[in-house]
Order: sequence, then C-alpha cells, then structure tokens
Amino acid sequence: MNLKQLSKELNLSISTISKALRDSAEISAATKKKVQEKAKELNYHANPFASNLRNQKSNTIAVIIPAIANNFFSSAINGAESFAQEKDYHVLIYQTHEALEKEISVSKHLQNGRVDGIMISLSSETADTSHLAALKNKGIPLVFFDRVAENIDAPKITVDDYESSYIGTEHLIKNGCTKIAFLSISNVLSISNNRKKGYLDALKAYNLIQDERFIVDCNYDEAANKLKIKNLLSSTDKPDGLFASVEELAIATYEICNEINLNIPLDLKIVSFSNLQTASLLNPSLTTITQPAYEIGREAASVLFQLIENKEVDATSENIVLKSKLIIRDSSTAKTANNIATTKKELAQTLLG
Amino acid sequence: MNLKQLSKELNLSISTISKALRDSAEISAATKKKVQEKAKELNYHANPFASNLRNQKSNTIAVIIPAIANNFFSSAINGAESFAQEKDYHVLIYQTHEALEKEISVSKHLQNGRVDGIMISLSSETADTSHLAALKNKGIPLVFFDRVAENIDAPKITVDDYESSYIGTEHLIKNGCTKIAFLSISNVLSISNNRKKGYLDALKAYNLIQDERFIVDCNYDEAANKLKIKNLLSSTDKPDGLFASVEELAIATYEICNEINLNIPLDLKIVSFSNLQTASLLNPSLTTITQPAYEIGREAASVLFQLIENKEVDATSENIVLKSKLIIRDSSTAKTANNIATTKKELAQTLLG
DNA sequence: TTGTTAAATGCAAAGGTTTGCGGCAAAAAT
DNA sequence: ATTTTTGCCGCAAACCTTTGCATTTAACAA
Repeated sequence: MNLKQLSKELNLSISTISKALRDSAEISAATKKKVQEKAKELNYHANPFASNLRNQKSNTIAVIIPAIANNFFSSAINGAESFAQEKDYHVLIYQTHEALEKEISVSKHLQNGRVDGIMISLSSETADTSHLAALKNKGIPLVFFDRVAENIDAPKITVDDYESSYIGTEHLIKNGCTKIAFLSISNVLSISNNRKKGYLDALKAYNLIQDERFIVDCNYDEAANKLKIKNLLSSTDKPDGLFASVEELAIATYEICNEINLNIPLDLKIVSFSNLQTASLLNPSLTTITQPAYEIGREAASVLFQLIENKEVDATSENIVLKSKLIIRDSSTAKTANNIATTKKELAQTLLG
Repeated sequence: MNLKQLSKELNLSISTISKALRDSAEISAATKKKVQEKAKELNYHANPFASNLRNQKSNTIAVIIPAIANNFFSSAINGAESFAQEKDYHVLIYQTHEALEKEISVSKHLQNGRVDGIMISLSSETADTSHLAALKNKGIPLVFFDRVAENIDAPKITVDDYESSYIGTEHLIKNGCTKIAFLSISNVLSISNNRKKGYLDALKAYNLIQDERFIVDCNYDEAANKLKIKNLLSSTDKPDGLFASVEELAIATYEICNEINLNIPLDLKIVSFSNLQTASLLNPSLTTITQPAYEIGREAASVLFQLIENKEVDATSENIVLKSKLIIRDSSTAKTANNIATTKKELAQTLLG
C-alpha cells in the first residue's frame, strides 16, 4: 500500500494525497478528511526510506555503549529510549564490548546518514578519538555521556566523578582505612582518571602514603582482573580498604574475599561505583556511589535532540554534570569486632529461639 | 558524497560505479579497482535509505521487550546484538514497559517495512495478540522469545518453564516446605501459566494442598506488588516457602523479609527465576532458576535471520526450548536452627578472636 | 459577460541507489 | 572480409515520498 495505490482508490493525485496526509494548508478540509479516512481504512503507512531519502532525515538516533548487560548502561538506554519514544524517534543500539576496533567500525557504519544523531559512551580502550571527530566533522550531532572524549567539542553528560571518588575515599579513611586500593577500568578514559584523581587527592588530604601496588589497572578480561585482585588481597602488606571504580570489580572482589576468607568490612572495607539494585541485599550490603543512570540517558537524549533540531545547543547544556550519591552500607562501615560479635551472638540467640 | 559525484570524479557513469562497488561481473577488474580506490579515498558510503528503498530491505531488525533495565532482557539483547553485528545488521530497540498499548503502538510503527524482521517478548498485559498477527500477515518475519504468543504460528525460543518450575518447587518441598507461595507476573502470559502449572503439579505430586491465597498475581506496579507480598508474609497462616517467577519479585521479597524480620531460609525458603549476577553474594545467597539469556537472544536472532533470508525455517528451529538451570544456594536450603546457630556462634567466636 | 482573485488540485523534479537491457567496440570465429 | 561472440559500459526505469510551482476551477466583483 503506497501513495500511488491510494491515489487510484480516491481518484486524486499522489501529491494531493501526500499533502492531505501531512495536513497541508493547500488542501481543503473535506478532501483531507476523505484521504485520511481512506488511509486509515487501508492501513497506509508511509515508506520510511522514501521519506528519509526525500527529507534527508531518519528520525533515528544511535546509542553506542561498551556493553548492554550492565546495570548502568541498560538504565541509561532505558532513559534514552523512553525519551526517544516520546519524540517518535527510533533507537539503534551498538555495543563495542570495550573494543576500540568495534567502536571504529560502528562509527564508520554511521557516517552515511543512517542516524540523525549519536549518543556514545567510550570503550575503555579509546584513547585516540579521531573516528569520532570524523563523525562530528561530517556534521552528525554527537553527545557523549559518562565516558566522554574530552578533546572533542561536543555536549557531555557526566557525573561528578572526581568529587564522589574523593568523598568515597574520604569515607573509607574516616572509617579507619589507611591502606586503600583503587581498582581502575582504564588508564586512558578521562572518567577513570578523574575517579583516580579524586581517590589520590583524598589520600593526600589525609596524609596517607600512596602505594603504587594499590592501584590496579583492570580491563575487560574478567579472569585477569580477578587474578590481579586476588594477588593484591593475598599479599603480605595488603590493603584494608578498596575503592572499585566500577561495579563488576566490586563483585569480583566480593567473590575473592569469599574464596580467600577475608571478612568484609572487618578485613577489607569496600566502596564501589555501582547501580546494582541489590546492593543493599548483598552480604554484606555494599556501600555504593550510585549514578543517576536513567537521568543521564534521558538527559543525553534530550541534549541530542536539541542538537538535531536546532543544530546547536545553549551553553548550559554543553556540559551537564549530574550528582551521584554515596549510599553508605555495611561493606565500608567501621564496626568493631566486638560490635559484630555481639550482633552475631544476638542473632544466634534469636535463631536458637 | 554520492554516486553522482563519484561518477564525475572518475568520468564513468553512475551505474558503472555502482556495479564496480558491488563487485559486479559486468565490470572489468581494472575499473573496479580504480573505482573502489577512489571511493575509499573520498570516503564514500552508500546512502542507506536509497539502498533500502531500492532493495526493499533494511538490514535492520527490531527487538521489542518489556524493559531493558532487567538482567534477563539486557543479556538477551546482548546476544541478539552480537549476532546481528556479525551479520552486518542493525538493531532497533523498543520497550513496552509491560504495557499492551505501547506494544500495539510499536507494532503499528513497524508495519511499514522499517525492519526486515522482529524479535519480541510480550508485555505482561498482552492477552490479545491481534496486533502481532497483523505483522505476521503483512509478511514481516517474526520470532518470539521467552514470553511467546502461543496462538501465532511463528518460531518461539523459550526455556523449559514448566519443568524447571516443577523442579524448583520440588526442591522447596524436599527441603521441608509444605506451604509454598507462588508469585506470578501475569495471568495472561503463557510463560507465567506454564510456570504456575509446574508449581501446581509439583504440589499435587507431593500431595500438598494448594491454598488460593498463596498464589499472588503481581504486575508492573512495584509498590502494589510489595504490599501484596507483605500482606501474605504477615498473615497468620503464612507460607514457609516461596517461588518467585521473576527476579524482581524475589528481590522485593528479600526486602520485605528484612523489613518484617523474617529469616530466609529459616522462616521462608525462596527459589526464583533470576539472572542476577550477584545471586550468590546476596544475604542469604539466592537459589535461582537461571535461564541462558544470552543464548536465547542469540538463538532468536539466528532463527530470525533464517526467516529473513529463506522466508521459512526448518522444522527443528520452529520451537527451540533451551534448558534453564536450578542453582541451589542458601535461600532454600534446609538448615536446622541448631545448624545455623552453631555456625553463627562459631563465626562470633572467630570474630571475637 | 468578462476579468480578477482565491482556493484547490496536479505536475514534475528531486532525493540516491540498483539493475535489466541495449549499445558499442574489440576479439574471435567463419 | 564478414559475421559472431565476448567483454565493458551507459541508459533509464524503479523504489516512494515530498514540495515548489503551475494549472484548473470556482467564486466574486466589475
């Protein structure tokens, strides 16, 4: 069913039909009604590719992320998709699986106008961003979120990584940690470096020595990460606090502590960036720095639409920094041994009835 | 940069260029090389809409799911997207947020050929599936996964819901439960009913009476669900076992047990369908029926591509039933009070040093 | 009635790609 | 030397929609 067939049905020209359907002022109310009714009756829907071709517009955005099976990113997509659906836009998803190569390949695929705009969160390998600069140079609206390319002039939606890392580290220090490890995801990502800087500055502010051994550069290889963490936690001079810059690393740490019988928080206190819904149900409950993932996605989409519609964005939207929240739970709390023992005894008593 | 401009650059006709780029046998090796090099040099990429229009093919599939911020669905998308990327396909994502209305609206949006095929997992409200039958009648390849429409003749990728529910319930019974509650997500979804049937049949097999009060119909309204669960668990004749048909309901139950001081597994044993990465780290660790979510997504995509490419699918792919796994953890294990108390005491002792 | 204006509709080009077929020249066959 | 074949390339239509502009029709004024 296309315009030509409709035009035959109605004995009107194709252009009249098209204009009627698009509610043009050139068409009389009567024929508009007639046309629209017939279109509905025959279940006519404009061919999107013909429209896109003619209008040079796709009503589609792309979201490029490292991985979708991740609470932060899936929530961000949720936000973006919800916003897009309200605007009658379509959302294409691409995963890079933390590989620069994939990111480049996807970028190339999107150079041809398939989408009206792109939201991206960088892979942890992405140091060189020329493939993204190329997109921007082609005039394709581009918005970064969470993991941003600092050297590209495009709107960036982030959270207060430095501040919250500082506060998270400070929290560990105030709870008695003196040897705090930092698990990093990437040494090229600005976000990772900001988090590291917050951590380092907190150490400095409290006159704690920073041990290079305590900074562990992790990556996408889960097994390798676990090995590194295990080595650290098994060493003689091991840390008494740990700051995980992403949730996956905190989970790995929990598993390792179970394995090698370290008690959290007694032997090791943990704070982690995380969007786990179950953080409070973990054993022990996990102290998290939680990012407003849904809002980040929504905001990024919103700014992207501004860019698409106006071809520019007001200064206040250029760099939006949302606040993340430190949610203090048991994994970082300075209970004394006595406290805990008492609690446990009480519990045991309760259980014995 | 388009074919016309390229043709000017090379002094060749548009059609020659096009054929050269598509490696047609009509074109000599020499000109092919010349054209392809120039195309790369000038960074030419075919306009996808023009190609789609001409070819009546979009190289795009749609994935329609209830919610993306959910471990099962995000893993399934991961599988589908990974497969699609290998095949050079694009993936559009649509969320229904468990609302039939949204599902219908999305279906309508996809009637016009925007995608070559659709993978869908039904919203929990979807009893009437005529909007999906309409898609199928339009000849759009359609594959169901997980939450399927039984009355539509299309490939379905599912897991052994009935069997695993039976086994999960049996496991609770064998661990001493006699009053087992069932938390359902929907009373229209076949998947939910299969799970319920497995539960009921297990009860019957072990001669347990089934109390209607113990079957709780939940939906997308988290607060309402929690209230229902809380009421059940606070009642005088409350259950001693609970089978959650989705992860969210198990989490809600954990939270409620914390609130009203019920001990899991002592007061209440829990088994849940779930794809939580952190199930083993919960307090207590959660016994789960875990579905191969990634594989389901990948398999669904794979069958969808068969359908797209061949317009039909071999009989063995029509209904693929994957196996889920019961992973027994502490939330359902029949520790005696003494056991637990001893353990706790020992722990207390350890902690006291 | 004729001329003027406004309202309604249709014509045709453009957007970029793909492909069947016709054309043309060079090579091969007669 | 003529015909046939083969190899390369270009023409033009088709995919379907949108829109500026021309055309037609109706209405109204003169």
